[in-house]
Amino acid sequence: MVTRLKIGAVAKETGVGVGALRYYETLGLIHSERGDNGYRYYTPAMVHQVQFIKQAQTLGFSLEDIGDILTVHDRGDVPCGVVQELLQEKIQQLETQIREMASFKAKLENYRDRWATTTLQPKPGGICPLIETLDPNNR
Amino acid sequence: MVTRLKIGAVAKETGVGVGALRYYETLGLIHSERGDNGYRYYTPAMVHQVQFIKQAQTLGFSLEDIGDILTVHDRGDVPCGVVQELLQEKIQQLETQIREMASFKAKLENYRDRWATTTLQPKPGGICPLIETLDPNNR
DNA sequence: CTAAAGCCTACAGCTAGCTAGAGGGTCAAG
DNA sequence: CTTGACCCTCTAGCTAGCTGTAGGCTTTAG
Repeated sequence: MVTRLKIGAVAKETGVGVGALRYYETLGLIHSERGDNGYRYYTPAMVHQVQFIKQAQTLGFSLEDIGDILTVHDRGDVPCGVVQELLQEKIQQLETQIREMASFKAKLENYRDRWATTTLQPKPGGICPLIETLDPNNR
Repeated sequence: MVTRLKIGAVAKETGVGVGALRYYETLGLIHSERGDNGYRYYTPAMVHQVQFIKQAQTLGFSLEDIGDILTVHDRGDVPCGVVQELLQEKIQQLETQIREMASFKAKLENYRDRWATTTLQPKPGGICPLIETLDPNNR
């Protein structure tokens, strides 16, 4: 006799909403058996899998990433290698983003400091000379 | 005789798509007069205003921010003060985001390095021990 | 005069990960 | 037996800034 949980019980145990669980199913991240009443029934292993999904999300993995991991698992393989690759990818993406944001921030600070000593009266037909005197090709 | 431009001419002069111009109008960022044929007609000042919008976007301003700036301008005031405040806000938001991303990255690197020396075999019923041994309260 | 290009409105779609609601069937406790 | 909690599907909505499409006028070049 196997324990069978209805979706609300899974939601309560995992803290993931009922709607989110159904959404995960449309993405193929979790599976359920249907009763004659149309209800979804879950095994304890699926509860664990939902907890796994939650944990993986705290690492910044997208549901698509997590789907890839679970696909490997469903094939019967150990997905730790994939996890490590994805993690390294995330780290590099973060590094790139941080670098880009820092240089963008430096640009804005540059403007801010330059503008601290600038005329604030618009030319005729102008709106704000600060923005209007930007280099048109800085993009 | 005032120059009146049709939307396609404005698009060509500014590099902003026709659809985007119509969208800006729904947001109240630009204005046009309608001819008897229903066409939008623009003044050269509006062309300048679209260029202003583009420039402001390169500073990371949202269309909503830009709307606030233009509202001040439309009132007849000089919006440079608002621009400077918004810029300072963006800089601070960037700083916060960069700090958060850097600490998140450090966390991921921490995991990566710890995992380099960890067993990669799942427990019975497990998926990947790397993720499963995360602190459940680290969020 | 005709055909192509341009203009109009209105709506759908894109990203990501859901949440909320309508409308209706099922189940469990008292 | 009733009532309330739970389950189902399907659809829309959220953020932001657009792009693309359908269906239908208007203008312009040849």
